Amino acid sequence: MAANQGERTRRRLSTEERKEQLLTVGARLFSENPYDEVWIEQVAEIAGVSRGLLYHYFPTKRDFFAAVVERESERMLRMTAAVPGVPAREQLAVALDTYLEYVHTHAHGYRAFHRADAAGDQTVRRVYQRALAAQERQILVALAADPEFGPALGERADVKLAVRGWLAFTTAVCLEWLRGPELSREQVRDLCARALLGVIAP
Amino acid sequence: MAANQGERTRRRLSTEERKEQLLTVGARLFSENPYDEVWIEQVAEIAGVSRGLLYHYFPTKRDFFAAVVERESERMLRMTAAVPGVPAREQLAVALDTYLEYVHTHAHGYRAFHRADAAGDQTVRRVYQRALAAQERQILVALAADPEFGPALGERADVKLAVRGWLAFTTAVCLEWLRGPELSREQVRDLCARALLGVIAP
DNA sequence: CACTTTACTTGACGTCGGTTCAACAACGGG
DNA sequence: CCCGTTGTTGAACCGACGTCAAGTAAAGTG
Repeated sequence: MAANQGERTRRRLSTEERKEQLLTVGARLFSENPYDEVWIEQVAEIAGVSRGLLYHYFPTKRDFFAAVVERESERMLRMTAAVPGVPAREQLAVALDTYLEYVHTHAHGYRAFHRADAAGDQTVRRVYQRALAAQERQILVALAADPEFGPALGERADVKLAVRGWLAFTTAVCLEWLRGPELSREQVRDLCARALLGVIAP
Repeated sequence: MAANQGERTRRRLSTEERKEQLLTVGARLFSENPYDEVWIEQVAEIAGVSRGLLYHYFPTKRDFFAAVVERESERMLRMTAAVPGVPAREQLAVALDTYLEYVHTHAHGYRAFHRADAAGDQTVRRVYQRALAAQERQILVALAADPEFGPALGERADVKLAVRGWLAFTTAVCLEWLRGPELSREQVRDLCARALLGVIAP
C-alpha cells in the first residue's frame, strides 16, 4: 500500500540510482504477472514515487518493459561470457553451471526477460532477439573452436536452427526448474548438456 | 477499412458459424500482434460486425483470446493424435510429419496459440498448460509403449522435464521455420526427431 | 404473406489505466 | 541565505474495454 520507505522523508536519488530501483521493481512485477496485468501505478507505488516520475525516465510502458528486458539480457550475457581455449564439452558444463547460477540468483529478471518472447511488441522483441542472437553466437563460436565439432559444423545448414531450439529447450527447463526444483542443479545441467550434444552430434 | 463482404447485404450467420469466423479473425490478428495491440474493434471491423456482437459471444477480451487459444489447442491435439502399436522411432517421424503439416496449414493459429505462453493471464495460461500437458502425456505414452525405451523410462526423474524441454525446442524451431523456411520440412522433422532421441537416450 | 424468433446494430455511457504537462520542492553552488 | 538546477508531484486528458437498452432486419414457420 504505502511506499517502500516511510512517506515521512521523501528521498531524492540520483538519476541512475532511481532508474536502477525502478527497473528492479519492474523485473519483479513482470516476472510474476503478464505484461498488461502490471500497472505503471503499481510500480511507482512500490518504488515509493509518483506515476509521473516513471514517465520522466521511461517514455512509455513498453519502453520501460524493454529497459527491464535489456538490463537483464546484459547482465546475463556478462555473467555467462565464454572462456576460450577450453574443450567444448568441458566448457559446456562450466558455462551451464554459471548459467544456472545466474538463473537461480536472478530468477525474477530471468522470468521477466523471457516474457518478452511472446508478450513483446516490435521494440521489445528486437531487444530480446538481439540477446538470443548473442547467446547463439557465443555457443557457435565455442563449438567451432573445438576440433571435435568445429570442422563439420560449417557444412550443416541446420546447426543455427538447432542451437536456437536448444536455447528454447534450456529456457523451458530452467523456468520449470524455478517453479519447483524437483531436480538438482547437476541433473538439470547434465540434461541440458546432453540435449545440446545430442542435437549437434552426427 | 470496410467489412469483409460489402456492406450492402448484412449476412446473418448461425451462432456457431459466427463464433468460428470471429475466432479465425482473432487467430490471425493475435498471430501478428501482441495481445494488447489487438483491439476488439479491429476484430469486429474485419469480421464485418459491430463491437457489441463480439461482446455478445465473448464476455471479455481475455475470454476471446482464451477461446482462440483453446480452439487451436483442440485442433492441434485432434490432428496429432497418437497411432498405437507402432514402434516409437517410426511413430515419431509420422507424428512429426503430421505436426509440421498442421503448423504449416494453420500458421496463424499456431503462432497465436504460443503467444499464450508468456502473454496470458491465469485463465489463458491454464488452457495453454493443459494443452501442453496433453501433448507431453501423448509422447510419454508412446515412448512407454515401446520396448526400446519403455522399461528404463520410469526409473528416470528427468524424463518429464526432458519432454517438456523438447516441446519448447520443437516449438521454437517451428516458429523460426515459419518465419523463413530455409530448411525443408524433412530437415526440420529429422532435427526434431534427433533432438528427442538424443535427450531420452542413455 | 403475416408472424415469430433471434442475430445483429446503434450509440451513449461508466470505468480504468496509459500518457501529458505545468507547477513544486529538495539539493548544491554562489 | 538566495537562486538555479533538476528530481518529483498531482491532476487532467485520452483512448480502449465493457455495459446496456432499445431498436432493426434477416431467416424460419404457419
